[in-house]
Amino acid sequence: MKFEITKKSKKSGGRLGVIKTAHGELHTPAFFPVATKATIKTLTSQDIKEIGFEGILANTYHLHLQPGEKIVKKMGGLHKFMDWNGVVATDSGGFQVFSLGAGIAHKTSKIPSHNSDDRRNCVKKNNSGALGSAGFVKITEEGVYFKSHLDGSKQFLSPESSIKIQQDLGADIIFAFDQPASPLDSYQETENAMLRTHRWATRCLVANEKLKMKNEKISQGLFGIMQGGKYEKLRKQSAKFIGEIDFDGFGIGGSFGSSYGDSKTNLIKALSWVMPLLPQEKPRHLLGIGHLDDLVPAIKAGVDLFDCVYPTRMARHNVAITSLGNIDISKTIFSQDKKPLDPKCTCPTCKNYTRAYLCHLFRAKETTGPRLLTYHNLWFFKQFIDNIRQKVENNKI
RNA sequence: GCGGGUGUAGCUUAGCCCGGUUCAAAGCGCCUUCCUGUCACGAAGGAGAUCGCCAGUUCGAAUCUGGUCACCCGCG
Repeated sequence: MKFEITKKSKKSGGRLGVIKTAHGELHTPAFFPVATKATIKTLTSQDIKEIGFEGILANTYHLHLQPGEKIVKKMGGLHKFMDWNGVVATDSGGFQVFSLGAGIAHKTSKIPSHNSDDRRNCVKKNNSGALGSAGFVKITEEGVYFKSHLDGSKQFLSPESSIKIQQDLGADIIFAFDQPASPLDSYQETENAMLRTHRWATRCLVANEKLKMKNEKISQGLFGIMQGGKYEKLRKQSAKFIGEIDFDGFGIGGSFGSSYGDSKTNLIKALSWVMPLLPQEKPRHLLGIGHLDDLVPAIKAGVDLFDCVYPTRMARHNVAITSLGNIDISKTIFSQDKKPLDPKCTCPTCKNYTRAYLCHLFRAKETTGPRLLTYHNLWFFKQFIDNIRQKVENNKI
């Protein structure tokens, strides 16, 4: 994997670039649609190509549990497996171990706190201080023990195993195995998670080098991940530490979810602390972001890559992201609306179908509804990002 | 005409036999809000029924009794 910056904005920290991989080029800033289990839910790889995306992001955690990286490898790797000839990135599983392994059993998608009293969004701390009220997640220096959300079986992931799995999956861009902190965590807990993430980062790099030496064909890029939560000192410390390691790129981690009030300002502040400390010539990936209004400030701050379930998940939950704002297409007011979803959009969904039809599909729980809306939302995101890229090109941003 | 059954939120029903913290519950539908390194087809709230109608028994009835109306099933 190679990264080349082709343009720097004169007006901000925004830049254009191209990532070259064994599976084609990726023009940045770019947004990865999320293909957790080797599919963008409801769409085909051909759809994604048609929409124009050059890369997608799949997930180590999910694919390790099902079908298992051995099968994917046997089937020729993720690209061949899912008939996708563009770029594939895989998340390391660090985040999912915490958000799913521990959180899902408590009906929350948020990272549980280590100690908070907020029982709506977290799980209790057990005696050993690890996450999980029933031992769902146990962190050791070696790695993390957790229970599969599929069958409850005991699982283990470490920096080394995560890297190995990601190599077996055959992604072009892989991420270091990290320990995210919850926004509810104290300074001390956030620092501990960050320090462990740093130690694990080094191990990930070593593991990756070892595997590369065994197989020279491997050309994956490895991204290190920074943590530090909402604390300026920690964020800067993490950026400095991770930034000095010879990774191919960097991921900005943590949870900036909207459940925590001032997440927007937290996000922008965190970027302002971290960006100046990272090597300019390497790509930066803002993990798990974002909403449309997160993209512009992040790109101005110098972010090159994004991934987020937002457009695809919202589509499955009735919401179209349009030039008019978010539209819940299942609402009664659209049941006899002959207009297209978004009058300004040129996607097949908007060109061919009425709001009334889409409304009906959702009410009738027909799977074509989520499909048409997912297609539209991703199309909209693609246009949106292309537009920003154009503005950076013209020094307007 | 006779016998039997049913009638509770927009819909489908629970409760009725052993009347009073169920004068009201659930699912669906409806309305609102939410979803940011994904648990596909979700989460959280909310509105909505004087329990067919009338009368009685009782301190008290959706729950018991009588009448009445509507619908359903048998027999004529």
